[in-house]
Amino acid sequence: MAEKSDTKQQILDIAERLLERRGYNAFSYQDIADELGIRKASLHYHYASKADLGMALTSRHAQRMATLLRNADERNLNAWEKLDIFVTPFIKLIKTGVLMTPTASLAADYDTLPEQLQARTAQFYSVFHDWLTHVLMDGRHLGQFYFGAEPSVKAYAILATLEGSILIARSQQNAAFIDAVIDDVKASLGA
Amino acid sequence: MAEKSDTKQQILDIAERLLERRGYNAFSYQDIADELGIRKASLHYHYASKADLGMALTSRHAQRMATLLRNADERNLNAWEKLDIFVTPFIKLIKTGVLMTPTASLAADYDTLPEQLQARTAQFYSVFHDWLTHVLMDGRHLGQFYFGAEPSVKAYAILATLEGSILIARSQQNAAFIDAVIDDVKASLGA
DNA sequence: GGTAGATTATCTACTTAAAGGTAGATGGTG
DNA sequence: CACCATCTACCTTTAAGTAGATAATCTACC
Repeated sequence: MAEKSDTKQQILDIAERLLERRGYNAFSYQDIADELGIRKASLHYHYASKADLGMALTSRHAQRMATLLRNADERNLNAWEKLDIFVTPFIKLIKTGVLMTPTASLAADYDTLPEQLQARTAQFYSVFHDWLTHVLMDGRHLGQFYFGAEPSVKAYAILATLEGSILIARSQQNAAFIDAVIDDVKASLGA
Repeated sequence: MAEKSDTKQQILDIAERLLERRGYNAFSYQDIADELGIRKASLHYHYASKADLGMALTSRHAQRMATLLRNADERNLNAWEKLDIFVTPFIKLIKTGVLMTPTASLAADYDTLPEQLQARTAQFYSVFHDWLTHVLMDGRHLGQFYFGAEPSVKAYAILATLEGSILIARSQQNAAFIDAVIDDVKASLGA
């Protein structure tokens, strides 16, 4: 009762990977059913509609990200270390050369998303942008970062660079450029 | 014979806007037919398959972009002006708050695209990246740009920032951040 | 402790809608 | 009369989703 059933979790796992690989519109209950070795109809027992599944999926992702960011805040790391913690999951996905972040997937399909998921997408970007902005502000205040722009603007720039790199990496067979791009971002913060 | 029929062009126009708005998978022949006031089957007379339509669409876009970039090269502008010419179409789309570039749309749907269109997507990024790289190299050589990174890396970074801003802008109601982000990019080139 | 009833998770079988696509008839125009 | 562009009518596949049967398990109660 306290624990979600294993199946429920497995469905989320598979759905998340499909979302990252193909986007929201391009994966189906059938895809999940095939992979799980279960009938499509059975999925509806766990998640009544695709929108429900999408919400459950993004709720879990939001929680994981929130935990990641909260931990970074609480372990009083310096600004560079916090930045690394944020950036690392992006780099990992990009290096697969095929996966997007859930947030990028949702943003790309934004127009055709159920309303709840549109709101959630906006929320992801707000949360990430706010957190990054604060890291940048604090880092500059403590003399760890040196940069000219507004922290809010710099936060948008960094987020955009990460999300954009995801798109680029999908069609290039070599995703190695991302490391150099991250170095350039860091250089712009005074590294 | 020399001119494509008006209908053929109109179909491309509508398809291009639908691609920019919804992505490749999320627009249909029916959508185009409705908007054009024609029957779905009639579209197949002009473009036998959706892949054909996609190729025609991206061919036209490729030609337009090639013309834009060639003109920029031939009018011997300085590097800043060339950069502006490249960046302006992105900014315009981003400010609509809803449209992506064809390239970003295709990249997001990459995994489910017909092979020809996958190749074309990769080609778009290569062409843009090459052109940007040369502008950056020349600009630095002529003392118009000042930056530390490899031109190729900087080119990826700029392209990623633009593409990523597109994703972010879709879910935020305010796309004004893009101007400040572009200023930050320019600052990183010594503006 | 064994049986009855409820609950959980799955199944088969179906519906409706939309997608891409095809065949072949029709009408207007050079 | 031919050919260009469109039409009606259809096909197949896949999508999300529903209804109702069925098996297994867990929960009470005598």
